[in-house]
Amino acid sequence: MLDPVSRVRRFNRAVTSAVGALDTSFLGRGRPLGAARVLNAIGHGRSDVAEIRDYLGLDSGLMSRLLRSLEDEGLVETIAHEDDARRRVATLTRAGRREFAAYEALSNTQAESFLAQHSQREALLAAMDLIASALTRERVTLDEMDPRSEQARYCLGEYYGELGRRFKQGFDVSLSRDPDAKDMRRPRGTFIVAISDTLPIGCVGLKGTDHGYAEIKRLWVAPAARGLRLGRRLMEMTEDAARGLGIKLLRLDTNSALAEAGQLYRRSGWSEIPRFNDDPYPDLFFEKRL
Amino acid sequence: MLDPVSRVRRFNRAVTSAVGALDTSFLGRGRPLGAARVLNAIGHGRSDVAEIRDYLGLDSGLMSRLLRSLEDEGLVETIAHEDDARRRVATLTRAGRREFAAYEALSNTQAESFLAQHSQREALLAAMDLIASALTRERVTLDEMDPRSEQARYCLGEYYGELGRRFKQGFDVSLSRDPDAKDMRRPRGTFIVAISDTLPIGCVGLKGTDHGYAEIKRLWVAPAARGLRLGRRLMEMTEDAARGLGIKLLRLDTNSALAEAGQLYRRSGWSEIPRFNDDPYPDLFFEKRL
DNA sequence: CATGATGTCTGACTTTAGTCAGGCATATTA
DNA sequence: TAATATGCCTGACTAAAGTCAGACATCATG
Repeated sequence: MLDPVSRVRRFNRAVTSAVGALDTSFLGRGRPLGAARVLNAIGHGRSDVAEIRDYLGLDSGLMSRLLRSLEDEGLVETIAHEDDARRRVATLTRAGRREFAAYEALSNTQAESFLAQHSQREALLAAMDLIASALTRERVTLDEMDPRSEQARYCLGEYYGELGRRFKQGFDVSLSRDPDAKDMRRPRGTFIVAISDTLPIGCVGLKGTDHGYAEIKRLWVAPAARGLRLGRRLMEMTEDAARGLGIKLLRLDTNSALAEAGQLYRRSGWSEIPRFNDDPYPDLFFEKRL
Repeated sequence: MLDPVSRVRRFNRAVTSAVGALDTSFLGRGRPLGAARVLNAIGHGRSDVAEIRDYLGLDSGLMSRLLRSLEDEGLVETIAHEDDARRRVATLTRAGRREFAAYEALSNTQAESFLAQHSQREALLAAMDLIASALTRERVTLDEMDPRSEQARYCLGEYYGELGRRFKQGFDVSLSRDPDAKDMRRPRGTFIVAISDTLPIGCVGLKGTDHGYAEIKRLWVAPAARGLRLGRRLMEMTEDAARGLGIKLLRLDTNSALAEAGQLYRRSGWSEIPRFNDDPYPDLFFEKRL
């Protein structure tokens, strides 16, 4: 009753019946679940037939028939792939987009009414983020992005917010060195965002300098995604990118209040060096030769 | 991407595929999911056919056929109900128990491997408890129990632990008045435990005294279950029980560090009174006339 | 350009899930 | 005790999901 395994299983049971309810709500639109799922997959931007089949785990025969039924309803059109005419690409027609919007509205209403029923909103959302990240951690993708992109800016906002909470003296971006986006774009550097099923859950910047080294900046992992070794993955990918850019020496600064970060650096081949800038926040400095 | 509704929906997607994986793992035992579910329902102690049907949401014809197929496999036996020969009671045969144990092992392994993959075990479990409680809150049952039962003792242990954390001076049961179990049994009093799908998530004691009143003691709601108005439900049920026992006056003591509790009492018709005992921990005293 | 590989489609299935109308035995009630 | 209700069962269906073999067009390669 009280051991960890029972708690996980209780969660599974609770969630199974909730998921079942969501599925049946999708049946209200007068088409079987299989067809609804295909329609929604297309609506969410999966257009390659093989990709959809793979995502939904369908047999190719079944997939083909479901697509046909959606075509007969006038919701979907399929055309041959540009580069390879054997592959097919599915898109929604105008009617298909309307129908997809109706499913979206259903899902949104369901999610809203779930939230409306519970007073512990923030705690609940944080718990959901944590579990969703844990469940999808194999499917976390690390993508290079522009540091000015929406996802990158979201990560940076969360990062600054967290520094503000963890530093005794608070944190003011303007006091720290300017997070110059230009230096975190190829070919001078790069910016990497970890995405778990559309939600950004971590980031790191590689910032080129003119001093013979590049800096690692703004390593952040969402609280919900800690414990998944995401920091390590982000660092490894950044180092690989740096090598690819011909960078030979990396440096970074951090603060001893961020204990996890310091540990991560020490464990992955970084060595402490004397202060190399006059930024007011950091009190720990590292470097790594590639 | 970042609004609450999207976060809920991301959670739904993550969990849907996890649940699907559990379902398919159940197919490995060579029988359809429907039959496996019935077998497991019986294994978990649901014996009345109507109860199982209701729990699994099955049509009576389908239910009957699934039972037949399990009988044909030699896993289940059904007999007429003692009190009403129209109703049927299903039990597992020896082979059925073996098969049920195999399903249990599958579920346990799945849960264990999920836990083993994640370093944030406690946070993850707490998040799962929270969500499971939120999802099943309509199905929380309040049961009168012996205060010495396993479930009651678990609640009390959690309750004392929490007092220890929230009181500046800590909390030592032995210093407080003895939680005499005898006085929390009928006809002198009672003890109520809130159970959400096998997990105890709250409790309250009604303790008879010889001073013309009864006391409410040990009101506790698990952190994972807060915000569901469970405290109120527990108090209401206790007051009903007290009325049933002919009790006219209720008293309770609490500590101002437990702000939620004080609020709950004030909002539900209790009035503050002067100290009526010399227990070292409480500093707030209430009474309510029934 | 022949050969084999790949991606999709169709036809011909099977299995699973679910529905509905009665039937039968047993209980309840007027 | 006759009428009615209840609980479970069977037969006869339908719908949905899933499987498999082979057809066909297209692509990659020696």
